[in-house]
Amino acid sequence: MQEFRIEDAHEFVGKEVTIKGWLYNKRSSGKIKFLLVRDGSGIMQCVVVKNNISPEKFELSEKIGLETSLMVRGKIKEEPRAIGGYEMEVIDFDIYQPVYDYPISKKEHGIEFLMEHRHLWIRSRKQHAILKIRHEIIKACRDYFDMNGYTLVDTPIFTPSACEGTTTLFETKYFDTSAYLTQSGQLYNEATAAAFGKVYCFGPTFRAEKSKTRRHLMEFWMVEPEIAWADLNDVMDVAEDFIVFIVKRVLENRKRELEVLERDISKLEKIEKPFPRITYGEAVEILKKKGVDFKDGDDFGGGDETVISESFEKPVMVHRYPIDIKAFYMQPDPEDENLALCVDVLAPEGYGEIIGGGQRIDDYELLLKKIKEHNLPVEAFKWYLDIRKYGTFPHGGFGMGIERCVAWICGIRHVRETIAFPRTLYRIYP
RNA sequence: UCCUCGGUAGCUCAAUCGGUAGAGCAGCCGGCUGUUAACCGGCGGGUUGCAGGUUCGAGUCCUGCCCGGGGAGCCA
Repeated sequence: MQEFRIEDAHEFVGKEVTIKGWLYNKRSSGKIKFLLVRDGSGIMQCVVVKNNISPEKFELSEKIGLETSLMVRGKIKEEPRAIGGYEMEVIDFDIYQPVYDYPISKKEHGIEFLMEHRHLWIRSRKQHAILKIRHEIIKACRDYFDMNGYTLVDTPIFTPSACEGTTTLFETKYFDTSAYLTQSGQLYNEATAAAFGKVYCFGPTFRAEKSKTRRHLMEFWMVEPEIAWADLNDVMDVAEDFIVFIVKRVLENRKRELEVLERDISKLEKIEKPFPRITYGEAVEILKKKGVDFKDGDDFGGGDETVISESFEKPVMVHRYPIDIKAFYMQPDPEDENLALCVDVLAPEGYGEIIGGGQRIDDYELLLKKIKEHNLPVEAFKWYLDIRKYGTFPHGGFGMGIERCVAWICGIRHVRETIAFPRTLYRIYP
């Protein structure tokens, strides 16, 4: 069966086809009606003229409401006045299910109402565009690592202990004991990197922090490469190359969606190598120069990140944070033991941290000491210490939060629109 | 967890000092052969989040609770 999809309309000019889809919008002008039908791939203006169709069907076309599911048969022609540049002269149509009371109207809605109807909201044009771009970004992530010698090794969702002791975990029953939902695949990636050299994992991660900002979700997706024999500079090189690749891909393949979102494409076109690389100390200088009240040695807050990133047109890599504010596995800088060999990548336009990573401790004794200093249970990290016991190796990697990356590339304010069904602090429906 | 703002028609909002709850859109009826969130005319539509309290009288003031938005901390 040859399927017709609206996005392929240009191949069907002059031909008779059938669209299976949903009524997206309709306009009427007496004896001529414009049905805007969407099929998931695009929107087609279907023109129903009174004299060209049975009187019953003409009357029916007046009555059906938005999101009625239907099959429309007609001939495709070029038409500059229609969105997409093509329209269909309708010969006949059949209703699969008539709808008269679709809750989302063409006019404005509040965010609470839209989130309550998220399962329907994703049908609308902007949400559709965002999720198409999300797909493109995810595909680009996979392609980048697949093409560069990385092996995808999935890490577990159920974990026996915290990867990073500080943050809150979602606890769940695991038969007679309890388990936690993963916060990161990194520690497991370090084990698989010793088996495969270059690896990545890609999956959902869960944080039970009661965060309630436009940059936070309880459940979010993260892609995490881990590279054997890499130092901090190697990690930064990969992160930079990776981001450039993703942005280029979206610009190549999703221009139409970016237009729907009214994204300023010129800002994305500037994303090229090299990215600025500054130390934590230099970032603090920027804050102080701009009059931000900042205590040296603290971690950056969301507002601080915005101020720093707004000083650059490209993503900025901030490296060598004070080791005290970072996770236990961070390799100290040999030139200053108080600094960690880590990097955060801050997206431009105030989108904040999209990547966090660095070089991991590869010395057994030092790692053991750090685990104890952070009051973590040594027993639970026995397997992790084994990686340093049996053929240890310098290594590093990073994690990129998909939702923040999508929000930045799409130019939308809040991460909740970058995933089909966001899990936010006070909403787990639908 | 803390700070802050809000909850009124299906939706988005208004309602002066505490004094008869109102508009746009959607819906319904009618008109229009090129509309672009189409347009024009007409019509219906309310447990003011919940429970108490103050008052002659509460959408409005007070107390508690519920739900949500924005932010902080923490983080991707």
